[in-house]
This record gives sequence, C-alpha cells and structure tokens, in this order.
Amino acid sequence: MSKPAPSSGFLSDLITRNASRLTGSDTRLLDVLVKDPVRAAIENGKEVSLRAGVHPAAAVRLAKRLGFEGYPEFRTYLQSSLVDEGNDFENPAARMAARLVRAEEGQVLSSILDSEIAALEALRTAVPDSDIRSFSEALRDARKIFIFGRGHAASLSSLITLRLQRSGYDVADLGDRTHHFAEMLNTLSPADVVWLLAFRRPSQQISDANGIASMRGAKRLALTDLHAARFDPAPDHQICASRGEAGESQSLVVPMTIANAIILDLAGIDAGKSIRSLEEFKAFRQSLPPRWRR
Amino acid sequence: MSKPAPSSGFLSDLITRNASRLTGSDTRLLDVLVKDPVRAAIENGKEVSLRAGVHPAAAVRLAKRLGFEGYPEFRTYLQSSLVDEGNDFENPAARMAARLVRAEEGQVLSSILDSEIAALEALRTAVPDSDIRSFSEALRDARKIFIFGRGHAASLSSLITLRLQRSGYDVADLGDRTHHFAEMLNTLSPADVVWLLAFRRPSQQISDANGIASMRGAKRLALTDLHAARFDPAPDHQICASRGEAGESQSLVVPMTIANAIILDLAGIDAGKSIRSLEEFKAFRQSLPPRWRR
DNA sequence: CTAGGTCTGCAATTTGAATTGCAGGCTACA
DNA sequence: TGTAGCCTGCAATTCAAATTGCAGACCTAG
Repeated sequence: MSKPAPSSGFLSDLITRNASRLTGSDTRLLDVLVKDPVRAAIENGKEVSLRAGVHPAAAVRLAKRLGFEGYPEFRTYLQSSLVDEGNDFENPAARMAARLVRAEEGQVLSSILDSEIAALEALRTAVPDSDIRSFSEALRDARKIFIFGRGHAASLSSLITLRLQRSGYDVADLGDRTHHFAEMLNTLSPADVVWLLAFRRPSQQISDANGIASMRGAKRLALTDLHAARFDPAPDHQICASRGEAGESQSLVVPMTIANAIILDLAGIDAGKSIRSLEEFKAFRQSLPPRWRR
Repeated sequence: MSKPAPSSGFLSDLITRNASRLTGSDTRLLDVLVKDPVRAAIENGKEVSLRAGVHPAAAVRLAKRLGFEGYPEFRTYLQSSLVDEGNDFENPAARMAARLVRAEEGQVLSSILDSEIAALEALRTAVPDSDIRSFSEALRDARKIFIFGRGHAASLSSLITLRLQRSGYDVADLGDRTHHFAEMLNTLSPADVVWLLAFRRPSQQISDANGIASMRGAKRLALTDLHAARFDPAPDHQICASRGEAGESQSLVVPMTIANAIILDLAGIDAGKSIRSLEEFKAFRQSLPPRWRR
C-alpha cells in the first residue's frame, strides 16, 4: 500500500502494475472507467459504482488497491490524465487526417485503430443481414459442419470451430490437420455443410475441398475477402468482405466480426440449442476441479 | 431564485441573462470558470473559489444567483456541456445504447459492429504506444519466443505465431500442444520471451507457465483482458485491455488488434529483419509449384 | 466435508464539502 | 455626516461522500 501513485500517464499502467491484486468488483469498475474516461473523471465514487453495479465501498477499495490514499485521490489522478489530453476532442476523421500529415513514428496503435474502424464501418453497408442469415440457417440445418482455412485463416477456423462446438454443433476443424484431409472429406454427405475461409489468394487445397464438397452434394459456404473470391463451382452462399486498404492488412478483424455475427444470429434461430449447450458447457466446466478449467 | 436552470446551452447564456445581478466576486469567479471550462467542470466549489481568490461561500452564492439550487447542481450543468461535446465522437456507443432498447431482430451485424467499434475506440485512450513498444522491443531482442494461449486465446496464439515466423523470428506456439508443454518450457533461458494470452479467466496452465518462465528468468509478456489480469509473479510487461461489455463478448477483435500493432511496430524497429524475411517468404512461396502455395 | 482465506455488501462512523446566519465594511444618497 | 442597502468573509451547521469494521458468502485446498 505504500506504493506512490504515478504523477502522470495512463490508467492502463496502474492496472497492469497492480493486476495481481484485482478482484471481480474491481474489474467491473475498471470496465466502466476505461469505457468512458471523461465520465469517470467527473463522477464521484458513488455514481461510478452504481453505474458499474457494485457497492460504493468497492470503489474505495479499488482506489486503495491501486496505491492511492483514497477514492478522491484516485479521481484526481483520472482527472489529470483527462486534462492533459483535453486538447483534442476532434473527431476521428480529423485526427486521421492530421496524422497522415505528421510523421509516422509513435502512432502505431492509433493508426491501426483508424484503419480497422474504417473497415468495420464499411461493413455496415456492404454486408446485409440476409447474408448473415443464410449462413446461420445453413449451419442450423447441418448434420455435420466442416470448417476449412489455411494460413491466417486457420486461426479463424479454429476459433469458429471452438465456438460452434460449445454451441452444441458437430464441427470438425480442417485448418491444421492436412493429413486427415481425405478421410474427413470422404464422409461428406448432402446433409453436411463445408465452411470455407480464404483470404489473399485462393489456396489450391481450398479449391480442392470446394470441388469435392460440390461433387458430394454438401452445402458450401465461403467467407472470403475480395482477393480470394473465385471458386469454380460457386458456393451455395458466399460473403465477400473487403479487409480495408490494399496495404499490409493482415488483419482478421473484419472476417472474425462477420463470423461472430453469424454465430450470434445462429443462437437466435436454432430454438435455444446454442443457449442450452452454452449453459451446459458452463455448468460442466464449473463441475471440474479448478486445475482443469479451460 | 425560482428560475429553472436551462437544460442545455453554454455558460455565456447564463451570464448575459443574469448580468445585472452579478457582483465583484461573481465576475472574478466567472473569469476563472470561463478561462478553463474543463477544470471548472472537474473541480469543486472550494478549489474554484481559492483559484479565483474569493471565499468558498461566494461560489455557492453565484450558483444560486444563476438560478441553480446550489453549487453541486451548477457544477453538474458545467459538466453536462463538457460531456455532451465528448459524446459527439462516440457515435457507435450512443447508437448501441439506443439499439439495446429497441428490438433486437434483424440488426445482428450492425449491433455487433457498434459494439466492436466502441471497444476499439476505447482502446485509443486506454493503451499508450509505449506499451506496444515495450512488447515489440522484448520480441526483437529475444532468442526464442513462446506464445501461450488456451481456449479462444489459442486461435490468437496460432495467428501471432504464424505472423512472427514469417517475420523471421524463432517462435513456438504452445496453444494446442499441451503434451509438449514440459519439454518446451524446459529449454527456457533468460534470453527467451514467453508471451502469455488469457481472457475471461486466468487458466491454471497459463499461471504455471508464468511461474516456470519466471523461475528460469525468461522475460514474460502478458496480453489479457481485465478478467484475467492476475499473474502472481507479475510479468515484465502487461497490456490489459477491456473487451467491451461484460455481456457475451467472446470477440478477439481487441486483443488481435493490439497484437497486430505490436507486430507492425516490431517491423519498424528491427532494422529490416521483418521486412526482409517477409520478402524472402513471398519469393519462396512463388518458387513452389502451384499446388503447394499456402 | 471441513477449515482457512478472500471477497462482498451492509451499516456505522468519519471526513470534508456545501450551505447559511451573522457581523463588519463599503457605497450612495439624503 | 448619518443611514440604508448590499456585499463580503467568517464560522457554525447541515448534508453528502468517503471510509472502515463486521459478518455472511464464496471459493479453494486439504
């Protein structure tokens, strides 16, 4: 407790420095504080804790855990960082324009944020909800689901697999296991769904998978960017989203967000199957001894 | 005194409206308030009046003369104009709040976009570039890099591994291969870096890995959200980012964006190592027969 | 299943800000 | 010059925020 509070800097410094001591109430409070730093600096402890849904005492305890004398001193700290950056309430567009003029050094995160946010904003008009729905309907009606992605898309395929499995679906991830490739595809039936992921270039293996799935009559879904959009027997449904600038965008933010939307939509149309399965999984995990959780 | 306080607008309105009643102390106070509206909204009556060189009671009397119930209400008014300005660059958050009230049907993607964009916007103020830099410097100077994440974080660890490998670094992904766990960690030396990924809950294995890495003197980096921030021997560097609502946010968009920023920053400080390696990789891939590309 | 430790919410207490009654001082005007 | 009216600072009081002790709840390990 004798740790002196830093004179300036970001809240994140404090959080990471004292991360080992933080409790559940603390994180809920910090969520609120981080989300809207302006209100955080203005409001008093009672208001903040009400907004976070915790007892006012929790705010005091958080402040002490972070090394402050009490909540007022903590709020003073929050205010100091606010006043320091108080100069720029410009909109993001103006900020981006200003940055393009300035030198690049030391603006890495902010510059990436601008580009990601712009890409997501573009999504809003580029992909209609009906496309999301056609994916989720196909998944809902599938006997078995195969997710297929290579390279960067393999990371996404593993994430999608994990989430769909937890939602109670029978899913196989073909992202890494190239050796099981033939065996898996061999079991394909017209009741199955193959979800293809491809970015940058259409991989040869993806094309092969598409061909085989087509021959066997399985339903094929494709989530791609503009560079990998060409599949020869056209998939039953395809969502094709721009991943921002042609520059070095290796980011999977846009396709991952689409996948999240699909999975969330699926939970809304499968008559509670996802919800129930997630509940069961949660209960199951809690029944395990702590060492095995996750 | 029964005049109701205006619900919106600027301080100047109030001043001109009640100009006839204002006294000497009042003008000295208002000078201070107008000169720095941000501090005015933040500080309490005592501080403001001391700064203006008048007695604290004068602040209360000014507030009453302007038609407020008391000084706290006056300060709330000053804050409201400040927060209103702030809300202007927070469109997605406001929109999300509006939608949560409305019916959910048929807005899946747009709703997810709002929440992701709001989370990314919050990142801008929450994580300073210096944190990014400390990660990238540690990675640059590492002999060997170990990436560690379980559950959802495993997808991210595989993506990070892939990208760092293509940038020419010696990286091992401990995301899935739990069986090699001990063997990998056994080779740890103080020249190595262990990058831990954890969200939702601190996994037991992650904690173990952190402990072992600490004993062996390897440098430890942690990228977490607020709920998984606790590592007992505190890591050498930690970035701890809020992933939006406590609701069902399983999204990896925020941590993935941070990881992208780190890898991009790394390419800027490693004297061309990343760039060269990426070029080589590109040339190598094109030298392969088409069937093997990707 | 039990014991130990930690976290959380409640409630009592403390602290400090906000308010107001009062007295002194200034000014304007007769 | 006297006096009425207003403003100001002081100090006592009121009120709300902040703090802390305590007991129940939860989790963990044995």
